[in-house]
Amino acid sequence: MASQTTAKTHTMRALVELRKRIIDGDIPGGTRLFEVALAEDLQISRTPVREAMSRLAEEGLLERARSGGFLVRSFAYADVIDTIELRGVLEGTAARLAAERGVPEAKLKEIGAIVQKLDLCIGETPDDVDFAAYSELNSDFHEALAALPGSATLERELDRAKRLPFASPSAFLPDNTQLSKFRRSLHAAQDQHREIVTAIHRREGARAEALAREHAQAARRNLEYIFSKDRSLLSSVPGLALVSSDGPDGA
Amino acid sequence: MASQTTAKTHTMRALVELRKRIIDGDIPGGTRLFEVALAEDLQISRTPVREAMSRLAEEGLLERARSGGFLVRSFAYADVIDTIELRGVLEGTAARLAAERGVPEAKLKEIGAIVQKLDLCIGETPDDVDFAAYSELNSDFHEALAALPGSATLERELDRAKRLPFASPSAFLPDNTQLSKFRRSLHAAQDQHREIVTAIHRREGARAEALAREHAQAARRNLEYIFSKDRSLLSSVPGLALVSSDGPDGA
DNA sequence: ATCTGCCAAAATGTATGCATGAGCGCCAGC
DNA sequence: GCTGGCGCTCATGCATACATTTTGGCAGAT
Repeated sequence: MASQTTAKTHTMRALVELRKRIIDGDIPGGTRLFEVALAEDLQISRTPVREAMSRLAEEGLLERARSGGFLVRSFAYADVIDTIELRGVLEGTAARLAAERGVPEAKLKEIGAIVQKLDLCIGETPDDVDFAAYSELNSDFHEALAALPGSATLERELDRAKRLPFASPSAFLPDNTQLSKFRRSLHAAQDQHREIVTAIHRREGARAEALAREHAQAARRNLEYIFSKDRSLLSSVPGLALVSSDGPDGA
Repeated sequence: MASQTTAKTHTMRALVELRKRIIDGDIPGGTRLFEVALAEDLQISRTPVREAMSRLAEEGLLERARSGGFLVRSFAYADVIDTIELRGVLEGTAARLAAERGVPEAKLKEIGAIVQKLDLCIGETPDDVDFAAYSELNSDFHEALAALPGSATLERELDRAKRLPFASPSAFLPDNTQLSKFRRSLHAAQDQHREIVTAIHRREGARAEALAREHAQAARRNLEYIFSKDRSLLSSVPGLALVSSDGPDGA
């Protein structure tokens, strides 16, 4: 959960630095990364740069060009939607498997505790919303959910999806967003969180899956709503290169 | 579909060779790969070896060790089951999205043609089964299905799952298997293939998803049946290192 | 007997020089 | 003016020497 202490090796420094630049959107999607340029920039040799790029390709932030070299992966609006869809499906599967296979009571308590802490972040009044803390805990919830069935395969897939530059909901909100407007959504999300945990506890696999999926669909609808009101927001999402595609309403 | 013409660069040679060794099971899961040893073995320097290992990690065949270096990923029986489960879920999603979003008639014709060709591989009499051709076409079917909704995100995930060493059904069959015994299963699978295509054509998303999932579940049950009769088969699956886990009936 | 700490051997991390090949622009010919 | 080939340039592919870290064993103490 906590970030790793600043890595020692050049490779790690380069990895962290490059990842940051990509996620922050400093390097737009589609950009080709040149070993020499980056090496000079980071004051290291080409070797660790190459190594770092290779790892970023594993994470899915870069892709290998046909003729060698790496490109910053660019994501279209459709990719964002599809990724949310995919996460919903995968988390639904996690919920279903957890319900079907059963999980230790202790684990359910743990995840229940997270839900309770989430409640504290979205208090009674609109000004009472601690969005940063909510986001953090929300990640914890979804991570815990992914881990419930004890399937390394599933966890791996969900982990991958979570690393994409636009994975965090906050990536879509401009800095001046009136967060209080989302209070209603957050309360609704909390209701869903609770229902999912309850369904798993009752061993209702199909219901747990449907709920987890619906939870993701709600997030997708929220997103589509935001962009339907202001399409220009699309271009301001860090790390989201809308080079090759159109907005919400298709071609 | 066809294999790429033998790669020219040392990296590519190493990549292909290593991949082969892992998938064939020449290098058991959990084995640590040493750059120097492999470099000597392949008569090249450490650099391309490292590059090849990095790419294999992207493919999911290797994993990075904590202290650097790579390990051959080892898969337990549970991983196989979970992967089939995952593929079912993902293919179900592909089928659902295809039905929901609609696909060009031409694409459906294409996939229908594959199903027809599959019929030819499992003729009327038990001796009439061309298992190799069936496997190849079956892969084509599933690949085409994955591509139907036009979601690069989904295709990418399914592609990944397909590359695992045990992905091919034939990996589980010893060389002397009486293939004719599977004729009935193959016919049943064909019925499912047809139903899936029909459901997509009729735009019945939920049904298409359920069918595709059931198709995978059937494969899983077949597998469990095979191993329930002869647990020793587990250890003979190439690339499947059953080091850390137990058989079908759990811990 | 086991634990601890040190030391040596080996493996990975890094830098750098050279080789190779893809991409691009220039020039000549049509 | 357009097209096709030629060659230059620059980025990556590869090899190798050196630095650093990890690991496993051995010795001594508890």
